[in-house]
Parts: sequence; C-alpha cells; structure tokens
Amino acid sequence: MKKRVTSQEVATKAGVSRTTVSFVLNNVANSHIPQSTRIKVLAAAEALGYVPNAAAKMLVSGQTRTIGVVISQAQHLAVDAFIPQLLYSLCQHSQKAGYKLLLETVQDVTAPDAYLQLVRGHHIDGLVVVNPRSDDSQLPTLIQKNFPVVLIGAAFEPELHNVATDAVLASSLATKHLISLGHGKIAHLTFSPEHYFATQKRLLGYRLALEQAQLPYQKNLVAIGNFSAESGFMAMQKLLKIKPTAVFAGNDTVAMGAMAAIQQAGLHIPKDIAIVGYDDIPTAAYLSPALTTIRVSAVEHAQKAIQLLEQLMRGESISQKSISCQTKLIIRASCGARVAR
Amino acid sequence: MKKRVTSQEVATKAGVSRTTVSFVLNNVANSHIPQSTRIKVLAAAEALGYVPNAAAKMLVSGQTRTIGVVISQAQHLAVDAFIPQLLYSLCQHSQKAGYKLLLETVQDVTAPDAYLQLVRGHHIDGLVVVNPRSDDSQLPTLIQKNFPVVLIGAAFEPELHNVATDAVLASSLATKHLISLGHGKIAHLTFSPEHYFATQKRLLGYRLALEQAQLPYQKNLVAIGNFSAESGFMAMQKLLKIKPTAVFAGNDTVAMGAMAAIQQAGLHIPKDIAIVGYDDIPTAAYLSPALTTIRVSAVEHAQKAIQLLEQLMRGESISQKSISCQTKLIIRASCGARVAR
DNA sequence: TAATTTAACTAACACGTGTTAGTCAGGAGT
DNA sequence: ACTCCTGACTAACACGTGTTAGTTAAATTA
Repeated sequence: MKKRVTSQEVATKAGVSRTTVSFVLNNVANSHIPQSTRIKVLAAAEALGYVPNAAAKMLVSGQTRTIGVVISQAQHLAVDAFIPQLLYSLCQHSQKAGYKLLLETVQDVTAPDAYLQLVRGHHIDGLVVVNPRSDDSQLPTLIQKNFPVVLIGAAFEPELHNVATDAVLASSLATKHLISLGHGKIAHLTFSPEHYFATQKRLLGYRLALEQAQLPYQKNLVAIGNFSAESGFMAMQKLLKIKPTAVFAGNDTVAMGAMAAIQQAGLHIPKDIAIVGYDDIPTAAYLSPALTTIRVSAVEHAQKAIQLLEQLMRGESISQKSISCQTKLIIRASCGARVAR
Repeated sequence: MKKRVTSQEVATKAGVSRTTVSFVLNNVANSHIPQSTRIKVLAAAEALGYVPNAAAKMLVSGQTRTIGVVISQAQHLAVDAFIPQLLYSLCQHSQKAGYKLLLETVQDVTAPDAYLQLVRGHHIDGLVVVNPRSDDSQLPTLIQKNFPVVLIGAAFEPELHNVATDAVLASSLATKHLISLGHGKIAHLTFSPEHYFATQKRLLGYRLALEQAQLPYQKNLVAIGNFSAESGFMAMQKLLKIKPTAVFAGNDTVAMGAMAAIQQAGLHIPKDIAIVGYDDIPTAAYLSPALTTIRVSAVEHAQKAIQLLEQLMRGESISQKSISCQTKLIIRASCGARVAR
C-alpha cells in the first residue's frame, strides 16, 4: 500500500537524531559530521528509499521549487506549432535549474485570474507568461507585489520583465525582402486579433517597410487571422479578391492555411503570389513549396526567460528589464527568391 | 513585500478561533455554525484576501491535487503536432476536475526514473504517461505499489490502465483504403522507432491488411521515422528508390516530410504516389494536397484518461483496464480517392 | 590545573493547515 | 432536582521538514 518513509525512520535506522539526518542529506556547512556517521546516514536513507516529503519542505522553506507557465488563450497550444517548441524548451531549462513546471491555461471565457490563485496559494515561486494579452490587468498587480514574473513575447508595460524578439525589425525585414523581389501589392495576414501586442508589432513592422519604400498602406490589404491554419485559410480567401502579389503572414501556421487557399484558387506559389511566414516551425521547410520565414529560436527564448526568472526569484534586481533574441530571415522557395530548397 | 495571510489572522479579525474559520471555509458538515458567525468569517477572509497555503494543506491532507504528465522522449512535444493537442485537452479536463498539471519531460539520455521522484516525494496524486516506451521498467513498479497511473497510447502490460485507440484496426483500415484504390506496392513509414508500442501496432495493422488482400509483405517497403517531418523526409527518400505507388505514414507529421520528398523528386501526389497519414492534426487539411488521414480525437483521449485517473485516485477499483477511443478515416485529396478538398 | 574552545550531536520550535476530542452554557426530559 | 442532550465553539495534536539554541565530552590553551 502506501509506505511513506520519513526522516525519523532514517534516523532510527542509522542510530542518530533526525537533525543529524537533515544535516547530512542537505550538506549543511559547519555541522561537524564525521565521515563515519555521514556514511551510516546515507546508507540508511538509501536502504529505506527515503525521499523527503515535498509538502513539508515547501511549508518550512516557503519555497516550492516550481515555476508556473501560463498560456493565455489556451487553444494556441493545440494549434500553433511555436508554443509547443517553447514549452519543451522551458521544460528543459527549468528542469536543469532544479524547478518543476506547473502548466496553467487561461481561456477567454474563464476569469483570467486563475493563475493568481497559484500565486496567492504559494503554489509557485515564479511565473512565465507566454504571449500575454495587452488587456490583462492582473499582471501589473503581481509585479507591483514584487512577485517574479517574466513575459515571453512583447511586454505592454515598461516595468514588466520580458524576453522577446524585435518583432518590428523582423517583420520589416520580411516585408522588405518581398519588396526587394519587386512586389508592390503586399498583403499582411496577422496571426491573431489586434489586441495581442505581438500582432501589433508585426503589423507595425510591415507598415514601416512599406513606408520606407514609399508604398501606400492600404487597410484592406490587412486580414486578421486567429492562430489556426483554418483562420489563415479563410482570411486568405478574402485577400485573394484584392489580388495581392505577395503576402507576409504573421506566423507559419496561418501561412499554411493561406498557402492552401492560394493553391486551391488555382494560383501558383511563388509565381502568382509569393509568401513569407514567421517563426520557422519545424515543418516549415517541408511544405510545398518550402516556406520562406523568419527564424525565431524557441530555445533561446526559453533559456533566457528561465535565466531571468531565476535572477528575480533570487531577489536580484535587474538592470535591463527587456531581453532581446535574435531573428534571421530564412529564404526558401515560397518567396520566389530562388527555387531550390 | 511578502504579505502572507494566515487563517489565524482571519480568525482574529472575525473574533473566533482558527478552528471555526476552517469549518466555515471548508463547509464541514455537522459543525453547528450559525449563519451570523459564518458571515463574519467569510467577510474577514474576503477582506484580508485569504488563500490557504497550499503546502500546509498538502502536508496535512496527504493530497496535492496535482497530476503529473510525463512525456517520454520530450522532443515529441516540439515536433509532433498531436502531443500539444493532447496536452491542451489534458489541461482543460484536469482543471475542470480541480487538479493542477505538473509537466515532466523525459529524455532518452536522462535517467528515466525522473518522474519517480515526483511520486516518492508526494508531489503528485496521479500520473499520466503519454506514449510510453515498452522498455520502461519503472512503470510496472509504480502500478505494483498501487500508485494511480494511466497510459495514453497502447499499454504494453495487461495490468496497466490505459486509454488508446485500436491502432491495429485503424492502420489496417488506412492500408485497406489504399488497396481498394488499386495499389499493390504500398510502403509503410513508421512515426517512431520500433521499440515504441504504438509503432508496433500500426505496423501490425499494415501487415494484416496486406495479408488479407493476399499481398506480400516486403520488409524493404517499411521505413523507420523518428517523430519529425525531417525524419519522414529522409526515410521517404530511401523508399523512393523502391518506387512504391502508395505510402501509409504512421503519423501526419512524418507524412508531411514524406510529401515533401515525393514532390521534390518531381512526382505528383496522388497521381504518382498516394499517401495516407494518421492523427488528423489541425494542419492536415491545409497541406497540398490535403492529407487523407485517420482522425484520432485528442480531446476524447484526454477526457477519458483524466476520468479514469480520477477513479483510480479515489481508490475505486476498475473493472475495465483498457479504454478504447474511436477513429475515423478522413478522405481528402492525397490518396486520390477524390480530388476535392 | 583551570579555563576555554571545539567536535559531535540533539531537543525543541516553527511553518499553516485539518481534525479530534473536549468545554461550556442552556434547554428538554423525567 | 437531576440527568441528558445539543448547539456553539475551541484547545491541542498531527503532518514532516529545516533550523536555532543548547548539551555534552574531549581537546586545546593559559
């Protein structure tokens, strides 16, 4: 049945006090334990298969060694291929730093303060929020209470610590690439509704590139996606009526939907319409044609976010609240710059 | 700074004992609390923003209200689109049942008993293992100790509780569909190495269908994938040398890679080579051509797994250890049965 | 030799909660 | 008048750990 081994049992078996057991197992400095007893204790613990009770440890230490991960608007997880990559890397790096990962998803309909309960109940020591919404009013409250929070994706308030790419720059780069290939009627397909900050930034980069090339910004050349390939497909069908010669898509998943819409309309990529995506998800290179896209490193985001969060949890004050990750334009066949994979 | 509110403070503020506070907040039956004091306590708790300390609650109750999710060979998460769908649904349903989700990934190189620490340290009340490996020796040990474990994907030992589809049947169905379209030289591309039980089952279904149609089983028509589109691409390149007229892929992600390899070789899908996938990931309908595939409901898997796990955690004994989920053949353009999406 | 330090160890408290066993006043029953 | 019950409430223990403040005996120092 349930056989829980306590440190008391280890102590009894080793013929010492519980305190000594604790000193040995936690390698407490200045505790003057001779090698002989140390070995006795370790042997007893091993023999009994002792593992300290997590709850008791949390209670006494006030720390949970657990990081909460909030994915706002949870359905992304199932639909957008970038989030899983991020989650995987977060898992890796937090594990390496000795932290567990508590996954929390937030629906639109649900009260958005679900993760607040985790904090108040002392379930977690720190929080990572993926793709935060600019209308999330709870986050500033947390920061104000000095709780360690790191955002992945653009921060909408200057006091928030965050890890992100320069999305404006990257989007402008992608758009300029299309301009340099001679396109003048370039559409933009967002990957999410406009109240997401990341979407606002990509849209801005697109506009900036047009502006610098002295091309007019036409509002009807912008279509709104909603994370899924399906939303990309439908949005592209609307765009096709205006006959753009190129599309810059807000992420690779909606780009896939857009490509399907273009091809179903009997048009050729990139001959009739060129397309550039964003994220470089693992399957991007294996589409037909292979997708030109902005490479964003999920690994780098995760690693830097965990590192930043660790500093915050240790109570260190951070000078630079905003950390930037590199991006790179990966040229494949879908933009028409070259045909080879 | 850190302002943690205890039940003692609530008691003091309400002018009652801590015990009374506990009775009110936990709605303990037969505790004879009049409405007047009940209101006082609730008001005080509300005013102070009291949230019970999770660690203390765990310690005294012995329960954590947390479910562990183990993803063996973690990189799947980043690469195979079915796992995120599953994870999302697991999140949904466990949340609904009042449980938190602790995410644990297991590498091949890492000691596979990482999740064992979670169990022994009483971090979690139950465990869900996604796509277990048949060579995982720790799982039977856990079951033996009566710890609640549910596998998603085929169970490799009869005593293990599991939720899965009849993969043999579904794979046979997919293969038979290709046979019915007149194909005689049908290749199979696995989605993972053969020591995964799910892969063994899909391979078996493929062989059974060939057998029933009196087609020979040729070992060189089977190529081994490794979860990613990239692995599918490379495996397909090998298969192309043998010139099959159809391919049954072990999942949609490797199918994507295979499609890229076929098209890059200048061949047409489905005219030259037909292809059928497995899983029906959200983007399957938006490939070029749209992918014919076996639809597996991640939602159904997750829902049934959580339900089963709940029963186990409540200590109920289960009569039926193996729970089956439905599958369905979704016919799209890639098999050539019809051209329309 | 007496005083002080030090190595080796432990008793006891704190963490915040759920729960059992019990106290106390007042009303009902005989 | 005495017992018995019951509504309203609480003191005190248990959960398993980390840690502080001691307690011995031996070793070092004055």
